[in-house]
This record gives sequence, C-alpha cells and structure tokens, in this order.
Amino acid sequence: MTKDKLIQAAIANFAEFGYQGATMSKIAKEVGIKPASIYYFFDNKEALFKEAVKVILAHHFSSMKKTYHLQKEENLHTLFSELLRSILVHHTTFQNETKAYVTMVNSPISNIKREITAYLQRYNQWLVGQLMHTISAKHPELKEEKISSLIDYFIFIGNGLFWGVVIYEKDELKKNLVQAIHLMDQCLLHTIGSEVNE
Amino acid sequence: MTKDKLIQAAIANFAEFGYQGATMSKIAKEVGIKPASIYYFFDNKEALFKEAVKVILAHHFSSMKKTYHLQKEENLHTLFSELLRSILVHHTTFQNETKAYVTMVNSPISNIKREITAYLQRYNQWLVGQLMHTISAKHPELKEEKISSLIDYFIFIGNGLFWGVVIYEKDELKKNLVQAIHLMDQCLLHTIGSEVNE
Amino acid sequence: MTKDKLIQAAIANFAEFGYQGATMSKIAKEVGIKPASIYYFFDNKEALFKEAVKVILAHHFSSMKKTYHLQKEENLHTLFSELLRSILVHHTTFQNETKAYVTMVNSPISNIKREITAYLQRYNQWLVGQLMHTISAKHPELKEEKISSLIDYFIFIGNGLFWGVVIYEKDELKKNLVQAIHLMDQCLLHTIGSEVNE
Amino acid sequence: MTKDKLIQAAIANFAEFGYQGATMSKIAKEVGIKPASIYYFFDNKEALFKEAVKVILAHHFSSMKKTYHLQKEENLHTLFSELLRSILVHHTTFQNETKAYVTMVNSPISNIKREITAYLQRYNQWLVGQLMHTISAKHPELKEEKISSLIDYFIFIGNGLFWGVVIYEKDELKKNLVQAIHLMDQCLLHTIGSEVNE
DNA sequence: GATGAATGAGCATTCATTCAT
DNA sequence: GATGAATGAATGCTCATTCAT
Repeated sequence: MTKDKLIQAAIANFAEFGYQGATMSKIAKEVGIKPASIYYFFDNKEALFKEAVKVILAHHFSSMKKTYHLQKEENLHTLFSELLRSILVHHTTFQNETKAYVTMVNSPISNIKREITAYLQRYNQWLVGQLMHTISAKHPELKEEKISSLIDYFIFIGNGLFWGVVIYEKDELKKNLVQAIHLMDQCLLHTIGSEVNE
Repeated sequence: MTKDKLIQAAIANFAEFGYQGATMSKIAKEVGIKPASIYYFFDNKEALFKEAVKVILAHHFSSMKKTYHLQKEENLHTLFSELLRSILVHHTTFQNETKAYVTMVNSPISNIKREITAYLQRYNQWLVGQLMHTISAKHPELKEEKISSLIDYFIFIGNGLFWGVVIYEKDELKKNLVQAIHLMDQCLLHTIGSEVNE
Repeated sequence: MTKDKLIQAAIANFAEFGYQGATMSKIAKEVGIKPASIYYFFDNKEALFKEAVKVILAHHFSSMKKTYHLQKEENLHTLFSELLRSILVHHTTFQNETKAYVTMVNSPISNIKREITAYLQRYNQWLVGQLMHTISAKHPELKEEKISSLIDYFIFIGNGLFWGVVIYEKDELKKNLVQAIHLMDQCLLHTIGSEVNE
Repeated sequence: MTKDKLIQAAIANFAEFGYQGATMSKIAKEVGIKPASIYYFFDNKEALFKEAVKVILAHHFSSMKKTYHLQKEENLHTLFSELLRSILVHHTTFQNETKAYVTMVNSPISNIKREITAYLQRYNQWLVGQLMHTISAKHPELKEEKISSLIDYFIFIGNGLFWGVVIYEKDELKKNLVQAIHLMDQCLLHTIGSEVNE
C-alpha cells in the first residue's frame, strides 16, 4: 500500500537526514510518486512523521512484548538474557528505526517529542508491571523494592546496550551483549542468590 | 569573541534542531549579528559546524583527562567512580553539547560523521592506554586480558550512563550513577577481589 | 507556453546584462510568474541558459538554411548577395539574440562556451559543404581550392557585416550591406570572370 | 603602482566574467590586497571600470596612432596593409582588452556604454580626418567622396578582421589578414587604378 | 595606504504546500 | 488516487560598500 510505503520511506529519510533534512520530494521519489500526491494520504509533513513515529514505537513495543511472552515462563537469567538479546536484535535489525528514534528523542517538533516521551513512560510502566508480576510470582519471598531495584538495573544495562547499537559496528555488539548478560547475572545473584548458578 | 560566540550558538542550534534545522539566521540572531557576518569568520555552514564539533569533542576530551589525572593515584574504586561521575557531570552540565553530539553521531554530513568516528577511536585508545597503564601499575599481578575486560565493562557501563543523560531528567540520573558505580564495583570485585571491600 | 516564454525572457536578459547580470527574478517577472516557478521547468539557471543558447543557435541556423535553399538556384552573385542580406536581416531583426550571442562567445560558463564553439564549427561545415556543392555544380571548371577561397572571403565579409550589426545603428547598416555585396562581387569577378557583369 | 595593477586586474576580470561577473574580491585578490582597500583608490566598482575602459580605449588609440604615423608616408597599399595588420596585432596581443571591449559594447552600465560610443565616434573622426588628409595629399585628383568611400571600405574590412580575433584561434587569423589586405587592394585598384600594382 | 568586522540588498535555490484537473 | 503548475517563505551564500582603526 502506498501509505505504508510512504511511512517506511519517511522513516528511512528521518533516520538518514533528521526531521528537517527529510524532504517530501525525496520521500515521494523513493515511493515512486510525486510530492503533491503525499497530501492525499497525509495532511502535512508533521502528520506523516507523527504516523511514522507511531509505527516505530509500536514496532518496538511489539518486539519486546513478543520476546517477553515467549520467555516469561523461563528462569530469570534466561528471561533477562533474552530480553537483552531482544533489544540488541530489534535495534540492529531495524537500524533505520533506531537511528530515527535517536534523532527523534531530541526532536524540536513538540508533537513528536511528546509522542516519544509518552511512549517511554508507557513502555516503562508496562515493563515494570510485567516484570514485577513475573518476578514476584517466581520469587514470592523478594520484597517489592528489591524487585524494583533489579528492574532498574535491567533498564540501565539495556540503555548501555542500546547506545552501543548506535555507535558500534555489528561485530563489536556481540561482546556488549555478553557483558550485559553478565552484569545482569551479577544483579540477579546479589538479589536472589543461588538461582543463577547453572 | 564573535567567533567563539558563533560556535556556541551553532552548538545550541545543532542540539535543538539538528544540522539541517539549524539555520545561519537563527545562529546570527543568537549572537547579535547579521547572517552575512558569519561568513567573515567561517567559509560556510559546514565549516562552522565542523569547528563546533571539534570544540565539543575537545571539550569532552579535556573533561575526561582532567578527571583522570586528578584521580589516577586513588584506588580503582575511586578512580572508576569518579570517571563515571565525570561522564554524568560533563554531559548534564553541557547538555547542549551532549544533545548536539547525539545528533551528530548519525549526521548525514560526512565530514562531521568522520570527525566523530575518528574522535571515538582516539578517545577510546587514550582511555584504554591510560587505564591499562594505571591499573597494571597498581595490580602487577593482573593479566593484561583481565584488565582489558575490566575496561570494556567500564566503557559499557559508561554508555548506559550516557544514554540516561539523553533521555532522563536530572533527578533520575543520580540513581543511574549509583547503579553504574555499583556495577563497576562488582566488576572490580570479580577481577581483583578484596580491594573494593570497604 | 510558459517554458518558451522563459527562454525568450532569458535571451532578452542575457542580451542586456550578460549571464551573471541576468537574474532569475528579472526573468520571472518578465514572464509574469514567480522565481520559484522557473525551477519547475528548468533545473537551474545554467540549464535555462543552455536551452536559450540552443534556441538562438538553432534559429540562426534555420534562417541561414532557409535563405540558402530559396536562393541556391540563382546565380552566384544573387546567392551571395542574398546570403549577406540574410545575415544582416536576421541579426538586426533578432537583435536580442545577436547581442546575447556576442556576450555568449566569451561566456565564462564553460557549458555555454562549448555549445557555441561546437555550433560555429557545425555551421561552418554546413556552409562550406553546401557552397562547395552548389558552386562546383554551377562552375564545374573551377578548381576546388578556388571555390574554397571564395567561400573564405564570403565568411570574412560576413564577419564584417555581423560586427557592424553590433556597433552601428540600423541606417548605417544599409551602406555596410552594399559594401559587403560589392566586395563579394569583386571576389566573384576575380574567381569566375564574366558572370557577374550585368 | 597598486592603482594600475587594479585597473589591469579589472580588465582581466571584465574580460573573463563581464561587468556583473567581475567582483571586487577577485580583483583585490589578484592584486594582493583586501577588497576594502580598493575603495582607497576608486570610489566604487563603476568608477574602477570606467577607468579601466578609458585605459583600454586610450591604449587602442595609441596603438593605431603609432602605426599611422609610422606608415603615413608609405604608399596607400602599405599604409592600409599596416593599419590592418596593426588591428590584428593589437587585438591579439591584448586579448584581455579585446574581450573586455566586446563585453563592454553592450554594457548595461550607461556610463560605460556612453564612454564607448563616444570613443568610437572620436576614433572614427580621427581616422577619417587623417586618412582624408593623407590620401588627398597623395592623390589630389581624387574626389572627396571617392576617398570617403575608400575609408568606409577600410573600416568595413577592419570590422571583419576584428570579429575574427574574437572568434578564431591565432593561426586562422593570418589567413584573415591576407584576405583583408587583398580586399583592400581591390578597393584601392578600383579607386585609384594603377598604383597598387607592384 | 590598508584592513578587520560588519551589513543591506540581492541571488539562486529549496521546500512544504495548494489546487484545478 | 495522482499530478502539473505554481507559490510564499525561507535558506545558504555573495557582493559592493562602509567605517573605525
């Protein structure tokens, strides 16, 4: 569908040139239509990019959800490892979207910035909610604040992994994943004790 | 000096709008001169921004060096803690430069991208070189690869801290610093053993 | 058609101000559109002027061809006289194009200069080819080099006529045409002998 | 002297780029000073170029005068031949000035155009005056109108030679000179009769 | 004599957008 | 659905010129 192709082209252009650098002509050319035709699908540039942002965020959310639901029955080591791997895989696989996301985070377009900030909150809430539930089910003895701290470490480590995707080449990232998993294991060890030992 | 003010204004605009979004008029207005006057100091937009990038990177380098030389005699816990704190302090104090840096990392202007990539390498080399030297002096018994791994963890944890600066508010970052230091301590503990115990 | 009107306006502006002095605004205003609209028809200023040059040269060629084919059956005196008159008439009738041509000949825009040089060669080849054929048909007894010399004189005399158009007022030019024809007749007389005597 | 160097640079730039294309910076750079310094010597761009034009025209006049006075005692064939050769030599030797002159002829700067037109008249008057005097001295039997016509032919032939300098390469011009002299000889022959036979 | 710093005016060009078709 | 033609607004940049030093 033309509309979807436009959004994909918008993401690619956003990733490469940023919001101001992405132009309706380049996007149109990439899709094989004339710039004027974009306005049949979207009210204006901002609307197109707002939609593109939504797609990127929804895609990220669905990736994370999928991994989560596939792994939530596993032990915590596995769950966290797979979540971290998932961060890496998603962001390296959809580099365009990741680059676009990085430029968006500081976007001067308030609508877009708002979208992002809201998403970050929603995603965090979801993640914390899910993890709290899953972990407390597996380890009823753990105090809530311990779990909470664990999750915070997970998020922190995830951030390190994420930024690595932006600045390192693919092959350097494997090492980063190993490091991330190892650090997470340390946290688990300290919080829960034995479980992580294989 | 007008030239320096221009560079600062360029950084601020780059941070807020990205390369394409930053305009010579906005920059000129911020400095209190007319757009045409910028061209007395810089050949063109790209030259101005290339200079701005250099300033940002040099500034970062000097921050890190300063901390390093102040702390290199301390024990490793302190050294790493202070380096991590330094990352946080530098990037929160000079948020403009940090935001600009984030936008630059994916800059479509190849000259700028090249500058960044080169800097990242140079900085890494310096950091690794210094740490290798300092740590092996303090702990002659450690095998080189152990030290190397320690440094890698430090860099990874630093990345997490850095990305936090970009997406979190100031007060959330204190927690991040604590986490970073704690994770680093774990790494030290595993590598060196006793020293870190207070 | 807007595109044709643009080319005509470009010629007029080129004639009056030269390449650098002709501006897109002046041209647009002359056509009754806004400067930005020119770019719908032409990639840029150079492309517009390259097209304008082509039009001027093609126009000149077609004028000369037309006269040639109308007069080639006549005797040589008439043929040459009419060709000379045609030079005068074409260049005085389309003064804009002539002035533009004069400015173009030394154009610093290499694309344009190239176009001109190439045309001059092509036109000369055509002229020489045609005249050789026509004259040798009418005067089989003439050696090729005699004909060639005759043609060279014609071109030389044509040049004198041409430069007159640039620097003299219309009424002075009639005398120039008479002179040109008379000189050409002298050449014919010397080459062929009797024919020219009426 | 800097002022003279400026005029020479102005001529060179005028020749290459035309009035609008010649810039104060380029001229300043060529002379090795800064643009602002030009204004110590000339009120403004137009004044500089007006001066440059004067220099070109005066130079042309002096060239022609010199030849004239060297040759006025010779017979008419020699006199005209040398004058024609002089046209060729002057304009090929000082190509810059010739190119500048060609662009100036249609200059939109009225001061410059006026200067040129006035010069053309003055030069013509001088030429006609001298030739009338010289020829009637040598050939008292000739009616004034015959001499006048002879001079007109000379001017016409000179124009052909001049335009050749603009459009042909140096080696093609020798042929043009031979043609010019030959045509002039024909005119002499018709007007005066025997003299030209050597 | 010369220039560093600055500017108003203008230029070619781009871009998001419109609208009749 | 799509586009040809057009434009207002803005952009990076140039240029002749000024003026205090």
